[in-house]
Amino acid sequence: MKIASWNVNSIKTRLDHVKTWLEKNRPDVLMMQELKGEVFPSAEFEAMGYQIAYRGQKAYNGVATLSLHPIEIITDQLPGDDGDEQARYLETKINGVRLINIYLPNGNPVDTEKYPYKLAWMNRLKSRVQDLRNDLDPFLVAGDFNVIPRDEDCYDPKAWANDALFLPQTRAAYRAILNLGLIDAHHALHPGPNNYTYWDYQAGAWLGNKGIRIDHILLSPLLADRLQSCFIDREPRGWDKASDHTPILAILNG
DNA sequence: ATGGCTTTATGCTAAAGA
Repeated sequence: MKIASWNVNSIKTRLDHVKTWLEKNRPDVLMMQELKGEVFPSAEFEAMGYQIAYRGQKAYNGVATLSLHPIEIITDQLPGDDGDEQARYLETKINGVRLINIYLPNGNPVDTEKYPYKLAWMNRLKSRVQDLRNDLDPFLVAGDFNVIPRDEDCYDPKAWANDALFLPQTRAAYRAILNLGLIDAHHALHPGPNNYTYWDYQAGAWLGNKGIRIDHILLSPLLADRLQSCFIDREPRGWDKASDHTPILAILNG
């Protein structure tokens, strides 16, 4: 089972990129983030054999999960705050695997209400994972976490020291989720530096390889046992009018 | 870098992203 995640930064602008990439890679599942629209071009992907689940929102956020196999939608709302209307969460079940697609809040600037919202969101995610690990179902959490886990996951740790993606409280909240028993699929197989998934549009970040690793695939123990490979596909980041993120993929046995 | 791009919107400047 080939599973991918990609923050496309507007599905409307990136539609041709996504279609081209799907044709070349044909993943069983693609989880997308930052669709930036209320409507989703479902027919474009249905024509390619994909079934679609999505949660849209005008202008901001938005997540979608595409699958070659039947999709059961569990929920499009992260439990723990009924007043939260941001489209950042989509939980589905495909081929017996629960797939949690997330667009975790950025959190900047940290001296605004955005940062406590991020930390609260991470705590809600932790609670959800806590509930799920009692089930026997295998599950994974994938998407744009907006968390740089370690110094080695950014080109210049000092430049990120006070950023919401890298503050000690942010990394502690991320570790608290991992410590429930999840495995970072990419880190497990490729623990070295320079495994970036995002490069800023500004200041030649892509040409200078000044990136950060913030898109992750976290596996429950039963899925960690099935992990065959995990890699970041840098190719689409080099395309004309690219998203600032590039896809991450995991291949699971069975 | 109180932001050098990029995207969206009761749009032509402001807000958000990371």
